[in-house]
Amino acid sequence: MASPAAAVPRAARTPTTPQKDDKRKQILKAAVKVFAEKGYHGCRISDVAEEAQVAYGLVYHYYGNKDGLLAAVFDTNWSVFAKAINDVAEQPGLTMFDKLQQIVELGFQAFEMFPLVVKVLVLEFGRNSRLGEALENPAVAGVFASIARIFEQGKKTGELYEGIDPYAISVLFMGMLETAFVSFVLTANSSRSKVQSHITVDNMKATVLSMCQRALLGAVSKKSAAI
Amino acid sequence: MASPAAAVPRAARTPTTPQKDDKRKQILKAAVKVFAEKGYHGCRISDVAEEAQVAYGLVYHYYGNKDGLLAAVFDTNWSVFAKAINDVAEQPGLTMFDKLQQIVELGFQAFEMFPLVVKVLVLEFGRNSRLGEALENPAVAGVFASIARIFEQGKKTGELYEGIDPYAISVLFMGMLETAFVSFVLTANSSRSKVQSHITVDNMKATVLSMCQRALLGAVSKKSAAI
DNA sequence: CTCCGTTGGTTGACATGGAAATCAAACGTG
DNA sequence: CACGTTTGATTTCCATGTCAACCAACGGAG
Repeated sequence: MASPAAAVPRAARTPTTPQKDDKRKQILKAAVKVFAEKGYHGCRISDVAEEAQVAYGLVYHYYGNKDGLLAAVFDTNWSVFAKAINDVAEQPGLTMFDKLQQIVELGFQAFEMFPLVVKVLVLEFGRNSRLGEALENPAVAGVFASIARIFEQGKKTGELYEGIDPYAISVLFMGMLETAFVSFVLTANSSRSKVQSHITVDNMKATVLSMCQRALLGAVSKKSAAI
Repeated sequence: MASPAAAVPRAARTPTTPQKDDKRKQILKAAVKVFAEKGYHGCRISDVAEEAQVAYGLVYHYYGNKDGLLAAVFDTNWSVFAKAINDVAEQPGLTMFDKLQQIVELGFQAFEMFPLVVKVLVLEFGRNSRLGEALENPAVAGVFASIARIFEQGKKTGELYEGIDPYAISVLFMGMLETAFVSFVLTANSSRSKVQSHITVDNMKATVLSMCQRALLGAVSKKSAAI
């Protein structure tokens, strides 16, 4: 418990070896990388084991089977976003637009810091028609609920245009974000690279925010809209 | 050559058997259904053959391999959308919003008429990181180019807000549409059913259009914006 | 007019390869 | 020594893709 770091055999640590001797986490991390690079269906468990520098069987020991591994990858990483988004949604004293802005910021930050994680979440999970059924997954549904609550707030305060459905718009909002990431993820791995002609990440972010501002905001002053 | 239809043995035709003796098309049609129901990776060629009421080997005879089948499904169906969208983009005398509206209409019509086709195109193709690489596919790129051209028109005529990038917004626009379909497709097969709480197809369509109108339109009159 | 060989579409049992999952043994730590 | 961790060769399974035979129409020869 209280053992100092020295308890771990130093000789075993090469610069390329992760410091953690927690192989469970190593596998999870390797899975993200391998799934991102070759796709869930395109990779073998042995690829993950190799990447994690771990025996084949250990993957099964910890995660049961391939689906279990993907599920673990998802749960572990998504829960972070879910919590962050939920926190934003609940935060008092902010307007609808403030919150949306923070969420967009959150998403793009995550994408720049952990592009592989975002790639796996978006590509391997967002569309895998079976396995969790996406929207049926409580963790996913929770995020949608949070977003929807933000738009409902906007509707109450008049910040959201009349005639826009809070639920429908929450789906579209998430879709915009998701597609933005997919467009980068599918064309290059570098987060600063270009899509199509000349779209940069910053450019995309600005456009998303502009959309939110122009598309949604009624003529209500920020003060009265804050909750 | 000039032989009448009577040449075909009538007895072989049962009411449940498709009239076409063109098994090639039968296979394509069956593939759409099977891919939509079980997913590309989740189904076997034998499933397709069975659905098409055709021998296993015939699928290979016509389409070479499983990937070839998916590619054929995509090409066949996507080309229809591609052409329609391109036509809208080129049509003279319409404002940017007119064109966007037509495209939205087009998409929702397609979804209501051929939900399975849309499901396959969106789910199995949109995210399959290998296989055509989506955005790299010329047929897909062509549609994006058409959409981008519409937004560029808007930029020229001032119909599109200043500071919104035509290319970035074209990605987001497509993403909104795609997500709208995905949200229906993942939750139910009936196009009239509800998602989340109470979102209907009509509701979603209205919201998308509203977004376009509010988010994009500058203060330019329609007349001057038409091209 | 009938018969048979040819051709193209069609069949489905089978061989193949490859990946998932198992499991019994080795390890090492307390 | 005992128990949790780790190993990786072995087993199991099954979907893909192959292939040799089948059939139905046609046309030319007898």
